[in-house]
Amino acid sequence: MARVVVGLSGGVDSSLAAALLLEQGHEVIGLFMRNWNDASVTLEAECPWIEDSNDALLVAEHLGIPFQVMDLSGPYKERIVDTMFAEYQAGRTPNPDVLCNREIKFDLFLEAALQLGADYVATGHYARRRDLPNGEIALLAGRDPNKDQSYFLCQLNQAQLSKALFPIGELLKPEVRQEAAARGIPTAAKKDSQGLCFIGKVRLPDFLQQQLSVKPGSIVEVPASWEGWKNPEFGAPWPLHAAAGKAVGQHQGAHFFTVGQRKGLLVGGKAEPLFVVATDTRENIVYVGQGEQHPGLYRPFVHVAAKDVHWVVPSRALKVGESAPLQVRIRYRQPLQEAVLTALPDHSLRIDFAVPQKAVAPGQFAVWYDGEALLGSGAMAH
RNA sequence: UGCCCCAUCGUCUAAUUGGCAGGACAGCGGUUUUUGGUACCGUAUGUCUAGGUUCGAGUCCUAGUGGGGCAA
Repeated sequence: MARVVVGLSGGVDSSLAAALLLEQGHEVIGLFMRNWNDASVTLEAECPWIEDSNDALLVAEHLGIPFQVMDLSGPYKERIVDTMFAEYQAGRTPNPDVLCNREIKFDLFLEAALQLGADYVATGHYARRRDLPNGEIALLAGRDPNKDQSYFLCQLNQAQLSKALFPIGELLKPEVRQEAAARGIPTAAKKDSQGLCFIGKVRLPDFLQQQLSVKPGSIVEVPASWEGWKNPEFGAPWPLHAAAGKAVGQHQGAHFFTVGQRKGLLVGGKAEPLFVVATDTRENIVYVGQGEQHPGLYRPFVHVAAKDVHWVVPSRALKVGESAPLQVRIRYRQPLQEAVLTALPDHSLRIDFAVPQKAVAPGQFAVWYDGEALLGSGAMAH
């Protein structure tokens, strides 16, 4: 019996999470986080958060638990949205949802819950936590391999995990819907949410153009035969320069593009599609390669700078000079990839993949696992 | 300002002896996905202009226009 604050998002997952906690005998409080209030950038005609907030309220009423709406849109803008702009500006591809969990849900929101006298904060994430014999807490993948959301929790630390509960982590998505329906929960059949957490689906290019300036530059296609692809240098971007290929079009700013991107280049007439292979925000050049087998699209290793290396389970941290065979994913829902991690002398991390990885976008998180246990993560340099 | 080639969706191209103008890429729409991106499905759009021959012209003929080449 504990006091638990549940982050009700207005979706099925958090709804059932609240119901389950209640059934387990806990005192449950529903809290809806409002993280965005600018409807001008979302796709839906009407304000999506109002509908979600109403659904959360309905669920709370159905369960008979106290309910509150908490406005975190100010901090969300400062900590997530502004960071996003800064990252894109610098030519990297951020992951706002990972930051949202680290900075908002399991920081400010958690703090607010503790203020309410809560012992724990619960969310509808498909993930599990397990207490280890040494007192540490392990973060495990959700039981449903199709919905596992541990990736988005990869930046949490032990303090945060110690206050976190994931009541639906043992369930499969269909079971969640079934259980929700069995309990008459109003959101049982509600469509899964997509896009930025709590903002909804946005047109990212439009969103970015609110802040980032338009700056025309050239799109340079570099052939697969270019010598530079042959021996990638660890920790460094491809040694590209404009003369390595030929200009095939114009873009409106290299910072709007991300590695691996196909759409939006507006260059046609090719036998195979063009993919972004690299961006150079200094020279304002977008480099592209033709076909999904293009050598520039694959990297055998990635580098995580010392300041970006984060171990969720500190006792598993590699010491300088140590190596370990683990499994890594570099994007949500990617099947785990075999890789060897090595802690370098400067405390940065080297990840060597068994199979070269496609479309490694600097700024995205590499997340390493030992089986179902998420051990750590870090934003990739190159 | 003589001669010879070429001209098809936005782009690159295909179309037997004259017989429903097709594809790829780009675009647009949708599906999948709590990041970016990817993937998948579905779609609109074209025969340079003006005449002529023919039942029928992208295809043959004439002229024009535009681009390329030879000739200086």
